[in-house]
Amino acid sequence: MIPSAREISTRLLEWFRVHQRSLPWRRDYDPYHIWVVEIMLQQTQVRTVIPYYQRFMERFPTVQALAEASLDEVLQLWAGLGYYRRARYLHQSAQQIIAKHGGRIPHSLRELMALPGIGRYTAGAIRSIGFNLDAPVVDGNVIRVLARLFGIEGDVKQSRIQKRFWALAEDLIPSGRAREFNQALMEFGATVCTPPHPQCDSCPLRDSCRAYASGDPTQYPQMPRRPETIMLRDVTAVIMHRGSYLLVQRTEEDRWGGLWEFPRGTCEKDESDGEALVRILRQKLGLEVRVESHLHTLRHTVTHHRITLHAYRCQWVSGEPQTHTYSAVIWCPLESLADYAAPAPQVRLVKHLLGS
DNA sequence: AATACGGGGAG
DNA sequence: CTCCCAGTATT
Repeated sequence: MIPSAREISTRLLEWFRVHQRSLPWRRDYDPYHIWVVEIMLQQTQVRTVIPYYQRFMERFPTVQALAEASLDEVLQLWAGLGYYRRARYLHQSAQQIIAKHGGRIPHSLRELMALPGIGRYTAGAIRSIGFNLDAPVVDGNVIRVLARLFGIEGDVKQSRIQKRFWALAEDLIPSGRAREFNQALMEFGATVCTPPHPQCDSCPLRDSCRAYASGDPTQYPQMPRRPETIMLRDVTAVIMHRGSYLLVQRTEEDRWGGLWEFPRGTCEKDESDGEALVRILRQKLGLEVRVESHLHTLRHTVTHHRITLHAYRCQWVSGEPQTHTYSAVIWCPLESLADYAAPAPQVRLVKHLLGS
């Protein structure tokens, strides 16, 4: 039988009343708090976000504090969380909110979506969770729960299917209770109706779930095929000269934009690590170096690229570092390396250097 | 409609 | 290790 909207929302609200997690941003539902945490939660799980959120709010308790901070400091607090454009957008948005909205988070869909980094999902989350307006949200959890419950077939990325999810998410909202309901729907997806191994045994919606009736709920939703993984070999140069290490700041448009790291680049086909290092340091910094010894190997992933990063200790030979391919270049003492916002693999490398 | 953007968790 | 997951902006 087709479950009624009322039945679903009632059961989800009851489930949420009993099972909701206690989270820092659920204490007051301040729109500023909700905005920041929803940006952090884009593509990122709750458990990962919590410590970042707490540090962030300690340092930037208000929109004003965030707007007045330097981008460097915002990135420093964001370092390790990934998708660094989010931090830049958050910072820019804070300044726009001060300039155009008198320091208050706007509540209309139009004004929210005009802010950088806020799309339809985040606007809906701020409107519903922050302001308790009857606005729908559709994230990965919502898509999964609704696709299973209603047995929705077809690639979920298709705009036709997307429209169905948004319409359903809106229809299900019990009037005046979007704050609770949207959180219930998403948290239910994150903890019960999980991608693999859904907890159907304890599911309050099982009796009306099409996917459960089909015998294999994990067949829903139908995800698009992922692009093939590309393997890359990167090298990075740890250059110490007169007691300091050469650090470069990546440009804003670049990936890891605004973050600091040891100079690095990708090996070309049939190029040795040493050849690549010499080439990259010449091209990017105008430096001549001698490659001394292999220090460490790290593996990480960027979108569909799987990168093996080899770090080498290098000796400066000649040339003054040029900035043209970077935002900045500095010589940094070992004990200050940790003060610069850096991507996660770089942080691991620095830790390795400090430990050895 | 397709693609780029980082990192973490589970098995 | 390998596989899986996921909003926004840009093209």
